[in-house]
Amino acid sequence: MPEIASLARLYTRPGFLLRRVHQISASVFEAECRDLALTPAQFGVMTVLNAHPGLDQSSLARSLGFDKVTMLRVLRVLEARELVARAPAPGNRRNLSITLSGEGRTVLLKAQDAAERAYQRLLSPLNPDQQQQLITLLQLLSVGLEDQARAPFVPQPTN
Amino acid sequence: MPEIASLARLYTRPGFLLRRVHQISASVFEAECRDLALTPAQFGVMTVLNAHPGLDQSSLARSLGFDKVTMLRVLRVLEARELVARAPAPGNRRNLSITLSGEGRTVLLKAQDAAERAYQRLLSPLNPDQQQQLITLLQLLSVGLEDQARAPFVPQPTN
DNA sequence: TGTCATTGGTTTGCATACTAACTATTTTCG
DNA sequence: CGAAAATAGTTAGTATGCAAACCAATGACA
Repeated sequence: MPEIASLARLYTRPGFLLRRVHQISASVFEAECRDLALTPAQFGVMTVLNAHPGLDQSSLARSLGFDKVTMLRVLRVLEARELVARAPAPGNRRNLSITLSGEGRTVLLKAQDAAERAYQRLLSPLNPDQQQQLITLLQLLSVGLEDQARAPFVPQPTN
Repeated sequence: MPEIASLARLYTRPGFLLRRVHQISASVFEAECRDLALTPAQFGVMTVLNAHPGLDQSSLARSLGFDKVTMLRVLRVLEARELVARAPAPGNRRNLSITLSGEGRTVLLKAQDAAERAYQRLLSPLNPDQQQQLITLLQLLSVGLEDQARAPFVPQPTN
């Protein structure tokens, strides 16, 4: 009779732990951002747009490792809230040029403090060495497994 | 003029990295499971059910840190595929008793190998020390931040 | 014992993360 | 140049992860 592994195996699998910690991370971020009502995805999009105004949807998606359908939907929500604008790109009839609105910049500015607090709270169970270790390990994984991802991640220049 | 942090900050935030690595983790798992067409969530549910047949939906949700609506939906998909059965619990008219079907057990058995391969592939960019570090750090976070989570995680006994 | 709070399951609705398929545009290259 | 391949954006559909609200059943306890 072949065996089925115990629950202990499941609970220590990296995939299981990653799901759980990511889930908590989103929860902490949204709690810190509750006044602004921003999700981590929306914050990411606005941060990239601040650094690279006028980027098109597909480049924006790649700059965050989102797929293009998700990107479209995040943008439509932000557009409905008038935090970003989508306009035809000059000189290319198939691209849309996305920009932060004035209010978008204001909201992003406030969201930064919230993101910083979320970041501190998320790492609070770890000592400074461990915090650095975690970042390093996650970076090793995201870089090393880039070709296994379904949505490509192509970082934009960080100035 | 207040400053807005550069993109580099975003790219090194743990929340950003966790999202990306979790995304890749799910991708790797589903790729290894493509014949069985199982998601990580479905695999988790079936693994708990194998260890604790007859569990009710809410306990099942807590045993994985899912919220109850997500649990309901995962179960309905598994039920439609006849991998699990939902029946009124004896002696309690408000609980449903969930069990793995024979086919469910067969599929779970095969899925274990796939999960093991996914696990290996996911950690392949790390050396053995780093692999252990990652697991340890993620466990510290999930335990230390348990009270920040929206969906409670109450592990079932692991036999 | 009877009331009240809690819990289990459900529906609806929103946000992320995908696949597949489609149109329109742009690029590539023979 | 012109046909074929690649790309940008979209729609529709599936799955996870939530909140809010609801009903029925159960538990607590005054």
